[in-house]
Amino acid sequence: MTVSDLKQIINGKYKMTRQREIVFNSMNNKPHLHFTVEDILDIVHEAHPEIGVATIYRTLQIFIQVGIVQRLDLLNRRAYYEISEQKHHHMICLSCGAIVEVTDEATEEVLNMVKRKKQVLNDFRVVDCQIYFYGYCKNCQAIR
Amino acid sequence: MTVSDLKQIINGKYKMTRQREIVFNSMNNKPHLHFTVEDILDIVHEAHPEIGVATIYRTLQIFIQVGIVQRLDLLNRRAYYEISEQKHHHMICLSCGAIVEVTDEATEEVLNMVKRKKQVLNDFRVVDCQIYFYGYCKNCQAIR
DNA sequence: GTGCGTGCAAAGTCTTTGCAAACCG
DNA sequence: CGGTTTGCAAAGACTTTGCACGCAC
Repeated sequence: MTVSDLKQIINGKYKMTRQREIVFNSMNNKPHLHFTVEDILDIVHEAHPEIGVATIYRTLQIFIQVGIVQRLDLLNRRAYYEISEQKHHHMICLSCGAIVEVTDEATEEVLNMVKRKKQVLNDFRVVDCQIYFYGYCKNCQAIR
Repeated sequence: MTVSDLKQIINGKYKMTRQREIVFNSMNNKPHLHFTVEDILDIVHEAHPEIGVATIYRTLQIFIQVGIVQRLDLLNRRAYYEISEQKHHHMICLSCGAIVEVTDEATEEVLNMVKRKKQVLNDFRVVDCQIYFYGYCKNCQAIR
């Protein structure tokens, strides 16, 4: 996703500001995919120390609202944010907390499985599905 | 699950106290299955107003550690707790926040699906899987 | 120019911690 | 009786909010 994609998505609803572009780039340019607010702040502050936390939070809310960012709530009090390009799920290491992405191939099948349970479908209209896998990453397996 | 089950599970590792039994009962006796700490405190305070929040938090941590309670982190800053009798997943209403249980019939299949992806398995040893469905409950569908 | 967006600091919400007293085994 | 556990209040971590100023459109 590029900055001009961002502008297109945001505009109309919100103004495109310097800060929003900076936050977007901080998340978009890094291979490290899941960011806490602190992570983002650190990256942003390297070049732009004047930007405040509140701006990060407010920007993330907007990005979530327009659908370019997804928020993860893991077994942890702090939220993680990621740019949501394509559907995927997450594996969380119970030992070190590492988060690994799993590309989506399960959702469709799971959703169908749920739909087969007629009464669930009648009561609840499902629009999305998130799967979290818990286990141990390669590194932590080696240590044990 | 009964109080004597609880005693068996807890003893050895921890003492069985009046407060722990009260917290357990508050969660076990109610049809309302997902509790915030505030929910639990309200129920507990009906008969035992002297019990403090810290006790609830510490008790829940122990219950989680021994495996009788599961913590849910939803799209929301506050944690939910539930007595985990049998494996199940959750549907969350994006409109009103209602949480509905979905009995498990998906996990096995999902885990197998993941295991088929050899490289994932090699890197990560999966021990559990939680599925969250997001959508709209019957009530909120009607309102719209 | 107007109103949305920002930075700062203060306030808010949920959770954890320190400590003396109380309690379980 | 000795080490856990509790209740209280204070501290901590993360997030939100109020307000005056600044900037995008």
